[in-house]
Amino acid sequence: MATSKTNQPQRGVTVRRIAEEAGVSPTTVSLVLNGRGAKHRIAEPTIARVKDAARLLQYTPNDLARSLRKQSTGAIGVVFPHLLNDWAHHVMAGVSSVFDTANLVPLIVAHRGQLEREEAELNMLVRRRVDGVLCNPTHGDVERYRFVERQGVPLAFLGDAPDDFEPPAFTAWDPEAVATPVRHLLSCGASRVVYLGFSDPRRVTRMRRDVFVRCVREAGTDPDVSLMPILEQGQPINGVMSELFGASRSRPDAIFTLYDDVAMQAIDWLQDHEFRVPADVMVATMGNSKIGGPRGYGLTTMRAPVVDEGRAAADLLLARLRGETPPPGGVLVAGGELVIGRTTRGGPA
Amino acid sequence: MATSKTNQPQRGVTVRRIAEEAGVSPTTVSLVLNGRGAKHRIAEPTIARVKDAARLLQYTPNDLARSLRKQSTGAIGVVFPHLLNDWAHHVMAGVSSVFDTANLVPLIVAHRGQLEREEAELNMLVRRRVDGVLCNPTHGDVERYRFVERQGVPLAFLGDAPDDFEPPAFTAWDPEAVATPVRHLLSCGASRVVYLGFSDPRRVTRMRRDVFVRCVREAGTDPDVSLMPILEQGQPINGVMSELFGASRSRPDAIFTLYDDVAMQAIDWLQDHEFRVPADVMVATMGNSKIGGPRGYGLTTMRAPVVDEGRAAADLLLARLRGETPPPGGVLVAGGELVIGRTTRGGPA
DNA sequence: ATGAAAGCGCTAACAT
DNA sequence: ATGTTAGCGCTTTCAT
Repeated sequence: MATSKTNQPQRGVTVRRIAEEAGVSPTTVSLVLNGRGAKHRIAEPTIARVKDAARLLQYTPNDLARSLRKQSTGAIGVVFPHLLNDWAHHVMAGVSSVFDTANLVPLIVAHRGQLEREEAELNMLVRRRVDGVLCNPTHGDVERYRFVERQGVPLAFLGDAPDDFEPPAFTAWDPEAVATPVRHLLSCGASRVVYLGFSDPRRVTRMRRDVFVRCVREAGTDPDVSLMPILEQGQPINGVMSELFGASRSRPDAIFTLYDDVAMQAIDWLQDHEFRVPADVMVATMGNSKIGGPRGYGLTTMRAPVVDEGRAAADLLLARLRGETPPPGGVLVAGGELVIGRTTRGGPA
Repeated sequence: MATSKTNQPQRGVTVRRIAEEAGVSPTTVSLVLNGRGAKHRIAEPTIARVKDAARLLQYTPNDLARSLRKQSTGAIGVVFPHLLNDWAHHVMAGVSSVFDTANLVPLIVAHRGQLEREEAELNMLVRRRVDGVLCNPTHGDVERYRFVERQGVPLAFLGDAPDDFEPPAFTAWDPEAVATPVRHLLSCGASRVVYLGFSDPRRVTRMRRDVFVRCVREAGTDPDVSLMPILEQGQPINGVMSELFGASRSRPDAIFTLYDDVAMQAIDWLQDHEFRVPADVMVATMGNSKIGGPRGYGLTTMRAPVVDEGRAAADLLLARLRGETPPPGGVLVAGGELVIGRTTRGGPA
């Protein structure tokens, strides 16, 4: 066959093919199909011919070639640790609403808490030259995140941020939100409130703990470090619970947790060990999983503005793509509402 | 500056740059970095020099260029309607386990049930030249799916398949699974069982209904079409429930639903209307959301083998990529287990 | 108003 | 054992 020297597969319809069909040059085709025909004063009939040919041949542009040439893919990697509890779904609702207006497409990846996988996914996204990355950070060494930035791909964190990371591009639910459920517990008569947060050195995680401590102080109590045990993400909390509730004297009378799956674990443990919730121990938390809701555990919980968080994170990344410098303190999303469930009792008049 | 004619940005480190650094040609660099150095008998010291240079310059291959040249991206689009109820999470566990071994990476997209968005996402994936698409199909016109195949991108369906679609590449949980909960209801004494499935013409959806009908027949009852109302996905079921339970005579005594969110809606309605579950009406369903589980609604449910479904779907797509023809009847995944909850009573001795 | 040519970064065929 | 060259499909500059 009369074919080129190399034996490349020649699957698709290309601009060149359309150009031949319409009797014009590839340049013209490109111009027309990108809607810049009018601007370049391409004759109306030419435009029509090109468009017809494209339609006829079922032309589908090759975005690999396009991106390679334009040095931009219009894709944003969105990295989640998991797709559980509807969380990613609602985050993406916010994210997509922003990306839609900016003609960006999100490519979602989930690493299920495996560090090597997270690193591999980030790597993959960079190699595919996404224009940016949105990421809910896990803790541990930050080299994998630095790598992304070093390769010239803007990274914005969602939900928290590694400590000491430059640039400080992160959005998170305002840690002040912690105050509402904690104060609620105190106003319901709790005097020894356990704090079940995580103790890794992520920025917002730390700030939340600080807010908790402040609330306890405000109530006239000295914060008790034995009530703030060290919790590792993904670890069962049984050990910690035994220690807290094992001693017969000075037992806690309330638990505050940062995530409702932790609250549910705590409740399971308490009930297994004959503690009544909320009679003996009250529980309040942050989050809004269905299973935590009224038909499930009936948690008293601060419901997070998840969609807004997604939107804010996407906005922040967009700003970075425009070259703006992110605010040093991060972008804190206000909002959320306290939902009083069956795990706290009474309350102020 | 002494630069090329065009004013392209020249951000990254390229093979050429490494070639210069190591004093070899781009070919050699490519060979070495793709681990084919030994095979091509590149000298050890040369290999070392190239690798060192790559490391030194923090080289990150450009997969756009690579994919363009190789006419293959190693990426698979995975299309979900939503990321709710942990479903996508578990599906992806299965999918990833297969893709990992085949060096493919999944790019997840979610269209939240919006048809235009689904179409746009599929389009996007094709333009980015994914090597294949895995998709949980929604119903409606199938043109958007045909388009994918027509562009030469193999498509495999997960969970169900449009009717009359060629090729018949789909995997789904074996519809026979429907028999277990339905028979359970019947063996618990139900005689008028409502079927709340969907009535769109997807293949597995139809097959499930057939299994239901067969089970009812087996029990010696004639299937009653008034007990199989037409349900549209995403629509609230209040109207249907009113009709079913409004008439005072010959009320249903049990409900079988295909998805546990429908079961939960039904239960909510029943309780709002003073029907007791399971005393007046039993409910059984398929699915395994946390909120449907023992801590939530306590549904009697057939728990789906979701991870296996993901694995099977990925396997099927891989087979297609190898050029194999998918089995005409689809790939049916056996498994699942009946979990007896609080929404059915008694049961056989 | 349209076309020719270069080049994005990579790999493969074909030298040598 | 390594280099030269072409080309994947597109956009862009520059020329006409």
